[in-house]
Amino acid sequence: MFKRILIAEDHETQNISLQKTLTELGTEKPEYVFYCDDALTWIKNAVKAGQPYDLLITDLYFEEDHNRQKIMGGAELIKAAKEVQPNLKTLVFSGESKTAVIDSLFKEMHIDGYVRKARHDGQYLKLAIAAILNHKKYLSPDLKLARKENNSHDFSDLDIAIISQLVEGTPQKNIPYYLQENNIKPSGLSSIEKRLNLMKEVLGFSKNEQLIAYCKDIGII
Amino acid sequence: MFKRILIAEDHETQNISLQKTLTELGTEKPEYVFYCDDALTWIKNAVKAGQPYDLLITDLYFEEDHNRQKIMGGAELIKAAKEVQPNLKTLVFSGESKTAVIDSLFKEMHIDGYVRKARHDGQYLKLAIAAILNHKKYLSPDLKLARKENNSHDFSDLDIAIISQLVEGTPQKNIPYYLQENNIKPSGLSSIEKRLNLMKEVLGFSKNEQLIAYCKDIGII
DNA sequence: GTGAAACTTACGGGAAACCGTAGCAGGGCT
DNA sequence: AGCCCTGCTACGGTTTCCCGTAAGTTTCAC
Repeated sequence: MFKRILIAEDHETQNISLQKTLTELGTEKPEYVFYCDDALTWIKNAVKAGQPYDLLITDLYFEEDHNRQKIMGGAELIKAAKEVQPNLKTLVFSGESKTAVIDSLFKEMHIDGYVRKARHDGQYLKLAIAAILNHKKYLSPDLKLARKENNSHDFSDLDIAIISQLVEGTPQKNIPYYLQENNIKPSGLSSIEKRLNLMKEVLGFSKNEQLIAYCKDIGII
Repeated sequence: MFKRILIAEDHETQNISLQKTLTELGTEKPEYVFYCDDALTWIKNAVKAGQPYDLLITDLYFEEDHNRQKIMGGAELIKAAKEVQPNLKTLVFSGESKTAVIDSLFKEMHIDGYVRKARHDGQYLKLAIAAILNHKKYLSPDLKLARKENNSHDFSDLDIAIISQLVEGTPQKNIPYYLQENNIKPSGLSSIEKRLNLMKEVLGFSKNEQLIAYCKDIGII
């Protein structure tokens, strides 16, 4: 079992249960912090002291409070940590279920495991740690399923830019100016109309209001 | 301290840390389930056995899986539980932060406390239980803040009907027919326009799209 | 270089939404 | 009753949006 594990998780209760799970697995003193900046500091100090951590377990999203932080989320933390200690194993433990986000964690951040906060997260944490001990990657099984049922329209950057502008209150006819300023192509008014029509058609909507509500529901804005 | 507490929470790790918190507070054997239907069964059995629970701690949203459930969420569970045991104290522990949702829990379901899953949720759980022991209501402080900055328009039934119709895709000009059929007055097109304008003016919006997004955020639709 | 295809943009007619005004109905008051 | 006040509705002009068509641009193959 890993001897030195660091937990970065802002929710107090989640942090506690992570500690409990790890002690059950045989890590005598799992260490834990509630802020990303603290996590990085501890990792640096551990490297300096010649006793680096074996594993970092971190959440993805940390809530802001009065303590201003340089590092705002788990992805940034992992990036910074790997600069200090490239061989550090990393396990992400978060409620995020969007495949695009998780895929990029594996591909770009080279994380070793991802467990979604969900029904059987305790079991899966144990399996994940076992896998990582054997230098394998791990992804909790509830996500492998979720990946398939995704038959909805996948929104491009342009789509999201258009919808965001609508939600900001920009009149449709002014959106081309915004897109030009931000070097998003295409930027013609007709293209915007066409894009909106496409999205509404795929999803079976007739009005922008429906589209906005849908996007709010699935969380892309 | 409460002697008999039932936890309904589908996330394994959250469930574990709730148990731990409660034992620290002096409840010897907090009982726990992972499904709402089980929770109701246990409550019924406890009443029959003459040893009813003192407190129910429940999440709001439960994820569906292969076990088909009759009761899908915490709100329904509370309603069903109070029919069996009206004096049951209830504490909701969830990640939900929309004020409209939480307000309705207090007003309509008469819950005794709400703690949001967030940074200091462990502390707040303890405070909540202490308050409920004294027959007081409790709301975790991170939400009190959110509530004050809320100088918003309070939405009437008419407002919500109009917005709902927009989200359904009904063209504005057809909404009068819908309102007449449902005996909602006023129902004139001008009144609808006036009402939409008022809402947007109060909230500083210029377009329906903004209004829809706002209503989704605060959870009234 | 030429042409075809795909994509982007421009334009114009018609529908919907927006906005101010005026007319109408009901309630309360003298 | 007569009057005022309030709120609902109806109407017309302007703006925005919707949608089909046509013209321009880029890409790629031959």
